[in-house]
Amino acid sequence: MLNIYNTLTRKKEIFKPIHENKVSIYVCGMTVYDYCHVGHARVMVVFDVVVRYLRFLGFEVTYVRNITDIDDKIIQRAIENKEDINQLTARFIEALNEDAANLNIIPPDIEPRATKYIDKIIIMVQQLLDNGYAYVTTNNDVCYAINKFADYGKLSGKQVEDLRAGERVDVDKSKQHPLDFVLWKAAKIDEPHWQSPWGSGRPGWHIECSAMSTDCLGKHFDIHGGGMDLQFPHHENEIAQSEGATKEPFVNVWMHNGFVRINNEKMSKSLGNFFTVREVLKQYHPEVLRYFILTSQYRSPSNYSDQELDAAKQALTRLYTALRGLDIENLPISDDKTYQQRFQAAMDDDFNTPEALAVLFDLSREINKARSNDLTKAAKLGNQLWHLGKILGLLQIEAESFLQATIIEQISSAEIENMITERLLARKNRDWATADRIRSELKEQNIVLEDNSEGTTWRRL
RNA sequence: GGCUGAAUGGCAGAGUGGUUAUGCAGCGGCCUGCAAAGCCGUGUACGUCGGUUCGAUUCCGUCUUCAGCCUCCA
Repeated sequence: MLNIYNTLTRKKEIFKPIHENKVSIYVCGMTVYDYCHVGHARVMVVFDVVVRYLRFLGFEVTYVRNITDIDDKIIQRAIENKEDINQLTARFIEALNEDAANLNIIPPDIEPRATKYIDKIIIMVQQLLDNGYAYVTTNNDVCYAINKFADYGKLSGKQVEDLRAGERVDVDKSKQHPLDFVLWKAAKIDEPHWQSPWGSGRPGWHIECSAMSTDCLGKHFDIHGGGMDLQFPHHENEIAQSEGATKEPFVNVWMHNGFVRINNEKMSKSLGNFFTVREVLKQYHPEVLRYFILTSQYRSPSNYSDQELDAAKQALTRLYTALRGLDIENLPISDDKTYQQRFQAAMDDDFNTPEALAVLFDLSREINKARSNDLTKAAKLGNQLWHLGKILGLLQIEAESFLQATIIEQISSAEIENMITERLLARKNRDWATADRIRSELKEQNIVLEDNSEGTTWRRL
């Protein structure tokens, strides 16, 4: 029985979809004006695992992850770069897809873009005006009147009167309440704009998610996810917009993932303390980054550092080493269901990936024990490890190809093989001095040799 | 100021009202020509002060510290 922590109720609840066997899920994706950093990677990986697990459980999942391709930051960046705005967003959407593919993220079923939804956004703004939740300001902006929405604050647990509006940013005088937010923004001359009943303009930040999610998944759907920082105001505002416009409940379960931190501080663009995914992948295999993300439960903060990534690499090496050389494709999965049951119990508990990973390590130990005397058993267990790994999006490549992967330019595989052949000859002649010399030469190049009864295997450190 | 959440062994990170998380690192052993990998064994960890309890790291309260939201941010 799957339990999910729901931000709305602040507790774990047994998950029950609106329509039996079907799950509709919407996740706030990226605003495309820069490369993805590790924090974005976390959102993608976390919800990728959520969707993989839901599918594993047999649900028919419709997964929507949006792209916000019009907003203040994008406009500003285009001006800075002297770049056409569409060219800018196209460039970063392509980069986003590349990063996602590297991280073995299954593409969402629908990836709607804000600029393709202007008509539907305008309709929703009009509905909000008609329903009395919005007003046109003296600047010709359309604003949402939060005081009209009785439940405002229900997601983030905030009391409107307790908030320090204007503490850090000047309040726009044209607003009726300092926390009212823009639905439709009147355009300046040189900005991208679309025609609307309120003059030419563009959507405010929150409305596009309400319009896209409702259109793709219906007025009322199962799960809505995103980073912690979107809880307020973004998701709070989405609720106000969608429920104000449709007069129906919006979302059943709200899921929010924790931040990636650096030196105990949130990784963010504004602090400038971020690493982009592509930077990290210059140093580490993408699966190492994915594994690192899954070593923390998704709601907990996660601390990013080279040491952590090194540790992740070591751990993943252990799992792949267990899989190495096993003929898993040609043997059935093990009959022993205890590992799968433990794995599932962990995942059923609000996607507890660290505990699920612990099961994979126990399974690996079992494989390593079996491989010396019962290769068939080892391979069957290996098959199981591979299948469970798949739910986490891990362990799907050939073990050799992970263990021997070149990230930074190093000695070639052919050269290594040659030296190993040379060393095997020396060993045959019991010329240990030569054998050891070759081994330590390779060690200096970060190549580790492992002798066994069949010959010598190697891997890169 | 309001609201969230967190404090676990050398590091990372789960979990539990009484019994082994897991990974890395360390130590001892087996294996090995020697290694590496693997296997076996090995650590009086649960921020503070109180309370509840036969018993609390686990429940309740106090305090301390840290992080996040209340501007844009995943």
